[in-house]
Amino acid sequence: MAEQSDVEKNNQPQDDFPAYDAEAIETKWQRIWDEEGLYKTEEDPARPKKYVLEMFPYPSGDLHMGHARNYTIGDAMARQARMRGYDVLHPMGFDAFGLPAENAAIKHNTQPSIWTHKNIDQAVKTMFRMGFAYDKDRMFNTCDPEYYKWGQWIFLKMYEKGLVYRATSPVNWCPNDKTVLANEQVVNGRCWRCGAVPEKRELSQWYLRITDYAQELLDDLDQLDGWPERVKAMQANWIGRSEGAEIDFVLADVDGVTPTDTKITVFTTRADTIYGCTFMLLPPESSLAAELVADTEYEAAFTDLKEAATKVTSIERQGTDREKHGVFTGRYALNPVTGESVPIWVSDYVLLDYGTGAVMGVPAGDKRDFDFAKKYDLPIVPIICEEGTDIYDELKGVQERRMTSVDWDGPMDTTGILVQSGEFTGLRGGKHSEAEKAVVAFLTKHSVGRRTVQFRLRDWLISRQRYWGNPIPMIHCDHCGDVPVPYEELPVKLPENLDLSAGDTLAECKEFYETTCPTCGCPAHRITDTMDTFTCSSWYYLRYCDPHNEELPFSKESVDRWMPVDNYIGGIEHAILHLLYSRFFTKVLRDLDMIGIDEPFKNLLTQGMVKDEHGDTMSKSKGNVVPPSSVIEPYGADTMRLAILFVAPPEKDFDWDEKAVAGANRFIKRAWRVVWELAKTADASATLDPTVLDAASAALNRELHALGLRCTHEFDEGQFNTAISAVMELINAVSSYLNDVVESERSRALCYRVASDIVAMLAPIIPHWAEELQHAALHKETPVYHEPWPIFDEAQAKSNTVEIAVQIKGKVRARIMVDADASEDELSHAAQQAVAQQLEGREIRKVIVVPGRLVNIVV
RNA sequence: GUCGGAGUGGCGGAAUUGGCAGACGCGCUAGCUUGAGGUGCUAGUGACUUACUAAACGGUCGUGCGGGUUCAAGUCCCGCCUCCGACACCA
Repeated sequence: MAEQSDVEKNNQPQDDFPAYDAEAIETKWQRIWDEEGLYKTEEDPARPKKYVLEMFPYPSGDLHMGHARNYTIGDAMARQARMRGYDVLHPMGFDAFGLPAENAAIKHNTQPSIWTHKNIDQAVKTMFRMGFAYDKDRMFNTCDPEYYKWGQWIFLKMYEKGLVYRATSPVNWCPNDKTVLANEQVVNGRCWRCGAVPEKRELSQWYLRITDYAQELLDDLDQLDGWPERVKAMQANWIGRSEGAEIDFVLADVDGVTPTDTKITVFTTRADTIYGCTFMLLPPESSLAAELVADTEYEAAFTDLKEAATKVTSIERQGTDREKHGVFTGRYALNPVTGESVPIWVSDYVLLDYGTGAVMGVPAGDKRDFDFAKKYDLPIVPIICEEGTDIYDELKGVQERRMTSVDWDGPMDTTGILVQSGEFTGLRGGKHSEAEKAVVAFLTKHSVGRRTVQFRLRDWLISRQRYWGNPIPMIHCDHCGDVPVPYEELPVKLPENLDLSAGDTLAECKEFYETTCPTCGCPAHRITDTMDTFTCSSWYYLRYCDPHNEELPFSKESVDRWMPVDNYIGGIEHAILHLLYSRFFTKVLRDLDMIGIDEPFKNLLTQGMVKDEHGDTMSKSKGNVVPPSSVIEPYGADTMRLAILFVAPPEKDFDWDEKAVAGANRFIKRAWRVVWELAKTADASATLDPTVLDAASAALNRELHALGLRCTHEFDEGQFNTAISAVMELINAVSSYLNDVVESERSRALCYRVASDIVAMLAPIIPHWAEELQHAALHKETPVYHEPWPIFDEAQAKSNTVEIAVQIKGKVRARIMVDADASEDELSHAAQQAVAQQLEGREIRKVIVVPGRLVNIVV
């Protein structure tokens, strides 16, 4: 006898319906959907819009599990939205510029475009095989000149607005990737891409003025109710708003007493502690510090410190309590409030590019200053302490300020009541305290300081010294300086014939950089830097609204229709980089009157990571990658989709588990049989009257509505795991019904309704399975994508009897069945009867009745 | 250090927002189906305790720890602990 396949054996003669053959079903429907253009955006203005978007991938190879999870979540959302009656935009594309393509091209002696397109083709195939409902007419790659042309166009608009500038300053240079990095791209002191430790280099670079929008980027986080707290907190941290004051100290002459004309302004959030200032600090990179020590006995020590500081890498700066180093400059500054003269020191814990680049040292109010004062034997003046402490009692009446020195070892409070602080003594100090406000008022009145706000956010460095990116559309002319490329000459196209393996760069490519000045006509050269790839991904979601526009990046009409993105789904790794940059671009384009919204992404879902079975991240180097094909081939795309959505809530990490996949496949097969079984007795033409159903059918009808409501609600919340579990419960209920009720006694109308609703509820999750049953078992004509989401009825979900718990002092003692609409008195009475024995001899003090849930008797 | 998130069975995770903790699934146990394995189907599955063995009924405990509010707490309040993540000498 010939070997039987599993499929044949599992469906012994008793089954009179086809076996579930995932591969056959899936490839069939994928072909039909594609031929019919089923997922083309409908653009039906009569229906409300929904824009569902998954962060587009960088095509560095085939898709991995993280992508599969990301896109499955988005696909389920988009499909359900369509069934709920929305006009849905659900596009996909590729973030195609970037260094990996360039590195691969060098290694394999090819062109980045060839490598990139090969990967894109593979990724598109996998997406197709997963059954994602993308509008393929809107698909684009950012390396296509038709796209990057508009990136250049936006750059020029920003330039006109004064949001683009070139500056020479110390920047992060990645020695491995041979290009500069933006601040946001130095993650944990390392290059975000390759992990190398960046060097500081003094270079002339192009910047976007994101800091102009710092306050708005911070304020508008409050509008983003649909974003995770975590992401908003990270952005707020990154923007780093700090309210404080600038205080002008005056440089003293070499005698240390006589004021000069030079002002040194410090920034502090703790102006209230000014009476405790016993020194001033400048960073090693400070040019003023260099001037002060020039040709003095202090110069040598200063130079040593400066050199040591430049050698410290960003990674070494991470240490929590790194040793502080300092040198005295030999000069003094005058405290504008006390009139005292304090020594000016240089130390490596002061940052040149934060605040004013100068700090007042208050060892009694700041841990770092305290450590520094102890190390270099500088005076410490207690100026703030908590009431009730010994030091407070000792100092509260002191008039003459008491300078203590290294032996001062008492408690260092950073909040409390001011002491030894002149007219401010006795006020409560701290950040935003009354004392701080009083001191700032004093400074303002005497014009020696002012209220100010500092941000940690720096301007966005966008120039990259690499080939495979969007060229910066600027020309440098020796006579006219930097001149924008005229709009009609866009795009500035990347040349495609560089021999990267031989070390060719744009900076050496004459045919690219040789040009003439658009202003004076003289020979000039193009800027050979390309833009950070994050500029490409900062507006792609707008281009999807109008992807074929040849006049503009997008029409206002189209973005007004579709924006903002209603559901944006992607990894947490973009919490700062991509999401902050995109918010910035949106605000700029709004100010250019190109869009009418302040924020691009209404709801953000940061999906969790897929890790291996031990909880380790999957990576090629660890050899623990589970490719999507390893699930699709044996089980099919639907099993893959269901497993991904069921195993954990979308935002949580999960560990890959082969068992869970097998379980998902088992459920699909079980649901398949159940629907076919129902279909046998189903009658589409019979009307379903819930009031005439027999007990078993009525119970099933109730379950259908109760679970259907729950499933719908969970879909709305994006909680697919619980949405699926509701359908699983329904399948269980149907199984019981099929077991308990013989075929001739089943309600034919109900069987049809239940089968139809199960197919509809699972359609967003396992669309091929649903499509096959929709046609083959239910004999419907319309694609399941166009099937209206079923309507469930609260009234029909209610039972006329309910089980309620009877508690005595909060502990469950009995359960009773009662009429659903029983009055509180009836419930109370029934409950007391049910536990009469246990109540014997006890006095009932109170009875709490929660209708439909429980009765609690207090004795 | 600052900010954010989270701690629930053997495991992944539920719990309509103060109302029966552990839905659903995985795993496991037993039985049926099968020549056998798998699949499928049925039942059981938080811990402890309980009659002479065994079990049922019952009882007690149980959502990181310690207090509190309440008729009632996984959920609210106060104080801790642990883990994860982001930023980090930001004045």
